[in-house]
Amino acid sequence: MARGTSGTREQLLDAAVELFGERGYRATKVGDIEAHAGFSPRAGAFYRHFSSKEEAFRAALDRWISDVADFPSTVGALLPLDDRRAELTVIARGTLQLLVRQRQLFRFLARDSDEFPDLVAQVHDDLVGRGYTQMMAFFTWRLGRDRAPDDQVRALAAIALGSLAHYRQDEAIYGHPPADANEAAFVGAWVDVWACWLEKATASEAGLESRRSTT
Amino acid sequence: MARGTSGTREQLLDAAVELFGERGYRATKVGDIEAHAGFSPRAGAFYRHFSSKEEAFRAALDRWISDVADFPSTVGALLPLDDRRAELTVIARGTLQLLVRQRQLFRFLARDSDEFPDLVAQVHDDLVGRGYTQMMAFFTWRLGRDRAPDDQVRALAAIALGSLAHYRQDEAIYGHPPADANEAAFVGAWVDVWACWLEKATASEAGLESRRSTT
DNA sequence: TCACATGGTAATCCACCGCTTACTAAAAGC
DNA sequence: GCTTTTAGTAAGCGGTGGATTACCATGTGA
Repeated sequence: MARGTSGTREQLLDAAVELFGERGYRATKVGDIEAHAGFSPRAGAFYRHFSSKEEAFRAALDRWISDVADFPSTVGALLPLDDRRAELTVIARGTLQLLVRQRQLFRFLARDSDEFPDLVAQVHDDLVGRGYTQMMAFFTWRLGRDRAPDDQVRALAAIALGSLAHYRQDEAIYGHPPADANEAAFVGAWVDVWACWLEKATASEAGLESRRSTT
Repeated sequence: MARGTSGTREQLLDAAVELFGERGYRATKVGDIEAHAGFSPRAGAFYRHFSSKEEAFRAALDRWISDVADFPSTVGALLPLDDRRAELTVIARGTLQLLVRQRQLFRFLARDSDEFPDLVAQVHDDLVGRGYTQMMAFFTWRLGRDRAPDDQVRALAAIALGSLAHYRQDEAIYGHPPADANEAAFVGAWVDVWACWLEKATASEAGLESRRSTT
């Protein structure tokens, strides 16, 4: 048996990842992890491979993050499309798909946030912030670099990505999506709204630079 | 001293509401509540007035809900305005303002949700669902009852209200808003987007009923 | 003044759970 | 075949925290 990668450690970590994701940090007992990995609960097998519950949790979090971190390349690589609505549809579906895999992370953030403030900051920097940056890049790209003040692009990204994220969050918390909107219709409306907005924003191509608070 | 409304019960409940809102159910100890209300911690004063920690929590939740439940009359009453952008601005600002007061409720929902599934359902029915209904009413009203299929209206409400809710949620979780968008710019962009959408949707007034998935 | 209800306190009970220690069986090294 | 390391188990320690019990101080009515 190889040193360090003792096999059972992975077994325990698998169980830990699953249970932490389902129940959160607090509600997952060390004995549960042992039992779920096939060992006798509260017997100490866990502590042969992890020095503390927290260490296992940080390992679980690392796995979640690396599971999800390849998002930009996955969806972003598909992006330059001719049809604007198709492009938006890819973004919406891709993001919603990603957010399914991120659900465990969200549960952690919402529940155990103030137990590990450093981890929250890490997740934000590694994933959330990156998502918004991606969405901002899309808007500046599509609007044209000149006609897009930073404030507005940030706000647009917050609305666009925020509404998608919120869809999955409501699902996670209440068991059904916001306004009980079915996913296909939700994506359709999202695409409609942004297609409409981009069309109008890029229509004033020739001039009208500061035409942003019309009556 | 009056029977039943023993004064100290209110005192304890005040403390409980505050601490539950800040720290959540689990992290708030009975002794903390007693201490925060001016009694000696872990001494039993709490149990003179509440039969259990859970009972106090349910009382705290009732207070939060009734604190926030008058929202529809507050913002909805201001609503029929001539200027469409002004109308949207009132909705956005009013909702964001409401969501500040709802922050404690959100913290509870995110953290202690699966400890009290019945309470989550209650909150959803009494508050969240009502909010979406309100937003849906706005869209059906503005779009015209005939040209607004239910699916689409639900999706629009989910996007519009969801993006606002998400703004406050990110603030609560990470300490700063999505994409670091400042609130004024966020409201401005939100109003822009929906004004644009409503304009286009109501422009095809005379005909073009099923013009909803154009290339 | 005495009986008694009210309301706060101290001390304690008990269940839970993270973590440790002592032990045992089996695999690895010589 | 002997020792040494590795890996799992049983038992238990120690701290936490919800809840209970016994107690006492005060205010009220007969």
